[in-house]
Amino acid sequence: MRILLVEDDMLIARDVSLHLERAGYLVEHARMGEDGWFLGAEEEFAAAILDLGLPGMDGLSILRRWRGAERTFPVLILTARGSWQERVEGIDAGADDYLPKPFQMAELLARLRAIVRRSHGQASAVLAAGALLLDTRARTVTVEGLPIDLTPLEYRCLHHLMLNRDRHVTQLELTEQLWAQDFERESNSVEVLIGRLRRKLGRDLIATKRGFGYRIDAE
Amino acid sequence: MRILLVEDDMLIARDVSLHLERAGYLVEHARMGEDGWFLGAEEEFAAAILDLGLPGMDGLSILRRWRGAERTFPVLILTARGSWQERVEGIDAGADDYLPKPFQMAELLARLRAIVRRSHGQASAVLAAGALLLDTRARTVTVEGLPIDLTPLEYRCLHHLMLNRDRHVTQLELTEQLWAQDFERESNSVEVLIGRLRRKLGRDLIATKRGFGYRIDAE
DNA sequence: CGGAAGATGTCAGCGAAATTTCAGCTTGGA
DNA sequence: TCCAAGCTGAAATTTCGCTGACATCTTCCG
Repeated sequence: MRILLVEDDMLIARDVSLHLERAGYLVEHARMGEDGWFLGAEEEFAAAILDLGLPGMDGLSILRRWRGAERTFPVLILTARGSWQERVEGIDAGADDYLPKPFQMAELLARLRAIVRRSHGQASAVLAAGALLLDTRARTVTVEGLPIDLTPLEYRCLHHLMLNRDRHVTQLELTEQLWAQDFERESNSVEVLIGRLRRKLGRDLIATKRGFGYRIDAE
Repeated sequence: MRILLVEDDMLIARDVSLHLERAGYLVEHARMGEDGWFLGAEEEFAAAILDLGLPGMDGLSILRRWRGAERTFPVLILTARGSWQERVEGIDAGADDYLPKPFQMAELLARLRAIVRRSHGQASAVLAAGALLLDTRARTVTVEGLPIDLTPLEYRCLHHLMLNRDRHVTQLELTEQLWAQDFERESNSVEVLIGRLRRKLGRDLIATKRGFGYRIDAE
């Protein structure tokens, strides 16, 4: 399986390449943004791993151009820890998942497998849970085929819940994901946000487990 | 969850310990570099918090020695603000994350959680005892495949018992583990808690040995 | 610019779930 | 047998999450 790795830090790139190859992937490595963009635009890959802090053309521009040119392979972005703007913009630009640096190789591999699996068989990466569909490319959400109009914050929240459908997501974790700029937050914005999502999506799609967090309830 | 704190400043150490314990961690504190190194080399921890500006053996040496000796628990280093070289050296020496001083306690907790989570990769660590399974990532419990609905306190209690399946756990130890602060042992909350767990899990899964405490009975 | 519409944040009160307390009961072991 | 350790159901208390109403912040367009 062919993977495109766009990363300027040679240490990280070598480390990642090594592990990916050991796991049976074929890795093409581009060091500069332009090279990465070109490769992704011209050739076929099962997935791309894209560092956002690149010299030359930056990662977000690359991603937007790929998506603009109908390149639909799944993209995993690497962001600096705490760089929440990047993460947000990345998701908006059509990334399928993100991983903050520094990361554990096992986690990179797991997430890569996940996005590849998701993209397999379907042209676009659509996260599904019962009647709920979230299309990460088109950035649209439907319930039983009806389009649902979500605000950016609501969309990111739902996206994170869908990415972690198999477990409960705590309020604290959601806070970190959605408002990473300040860790201290004594308000009930998460609860309000969940409430608004429920009103739009249907009362039962998001289940609460007191003390453990929220979880998409896929029936 | 057991955390090793290596920090010479008693004020910071006490503050950090307090907050960690309140958050449910069990903290071992070493004041001098040598002690910290020894503890980390000999015992098991879920993570370590390491101050780089230590008297005696300095933090980086400790970290390098641990890593040289295959000690793989995640390490969060505390550095003086702006000490750029230290950070780079720390990461090179095998640290998982760094936090510049002074820091907000909430951020320390968040980063600690993050490195512990990462160190487990995405893989779920499942504790098993006979027909009882406890998934630490999803925070779910099943008996003979049937999901069991536990409250946060019940879950933490069971988790601790499962982690110490090979011995009896006294009421006092459970009290310290679950309520951290010195808690007046005038109430029977532990007994009530065990009672509720038994009702949910099955009468025989938790055995009592009078005067010695409780223990998971894995048949 | 000014104002409207949309998005997000804050607050207070409520209800339900989780936890603690209590009183009386059971049981293991000297 | 006796008694303290442990058990249990129910009541009391505390905490957590939900909600509607409103405040504030953004964006966009005439």
